[in-house]
Amino acid sequence: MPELPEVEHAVRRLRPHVEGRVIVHVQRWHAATRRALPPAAARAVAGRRVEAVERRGKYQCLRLDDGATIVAHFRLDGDWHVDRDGESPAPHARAALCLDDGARACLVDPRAFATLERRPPGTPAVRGLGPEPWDPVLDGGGFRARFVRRRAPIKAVLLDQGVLAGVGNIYAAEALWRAGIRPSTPAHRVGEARAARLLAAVRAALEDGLAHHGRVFATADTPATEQPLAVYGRAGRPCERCGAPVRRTADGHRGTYWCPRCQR
DNA sequence: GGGTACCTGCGT
DNA sequence: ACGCAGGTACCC
Repeated sequence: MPELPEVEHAVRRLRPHVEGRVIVHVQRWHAATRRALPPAAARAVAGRRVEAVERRGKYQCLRLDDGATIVAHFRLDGDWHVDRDGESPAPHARAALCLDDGARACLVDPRAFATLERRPPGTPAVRGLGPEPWDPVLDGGGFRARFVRRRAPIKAVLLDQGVLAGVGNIYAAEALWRAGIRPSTPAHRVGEARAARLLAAVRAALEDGLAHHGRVFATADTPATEQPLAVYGRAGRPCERCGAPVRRTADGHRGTYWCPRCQR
């Protein structure tokens, strides 16, 4: 589920349950979460108050009152599910923060890829991330400067969290479609004007996602409540702008969706 | 950079 | 049975 819009929505839902609360203890139900949050880290987190919950890219940072941070990342499937301590955990619940009011924030994650880690006080919670897409000082020129020397396809550059934080496979495809840029275009050949258009397109695509809480559908029949996507997951169906069939190509194992007629 | 691994479930 | 899945970190 998680690209930036869904992570942002998850943070907004989680925040009222945990901000100001004390973590009584941590549950770890799966080997992957026990690895990411070993016993000493789980112990260190117990008894700490959560002062704030913040999103950075696709990471969620829970700032604790001792200066440590719990960093959560949903990877492909994660989500929060809040219930009550002592209930039988939801299917695929991998870990939980048990709070002093009896609530329990469960990390639910069928594929067990999601991570929950503790960063000790004084260490950066998240490293190597580029600017947030809405960073007010970021403009087309500044954006382009971050990839102007790179020969990789522009789509790979958009997925690079060090260039810009928070764009994943769906919104990379949608933004490139909105900007009319072919995903395979070498990044260094995206000039000033197209870079500016692309940044605006990324912002617009993500804003559209936020408006729909990151909930996305990619198949034929369209519940009006979910976000319509122009190209992602629509291989073979007509491009909304020009009617040409949307193509799916595979770089590596990951699908890339684009319109061969209006993305040049 | 590109390949692979980490996991599990789902649709075909 | 097989291919696919919205991410990231690791290896050359």
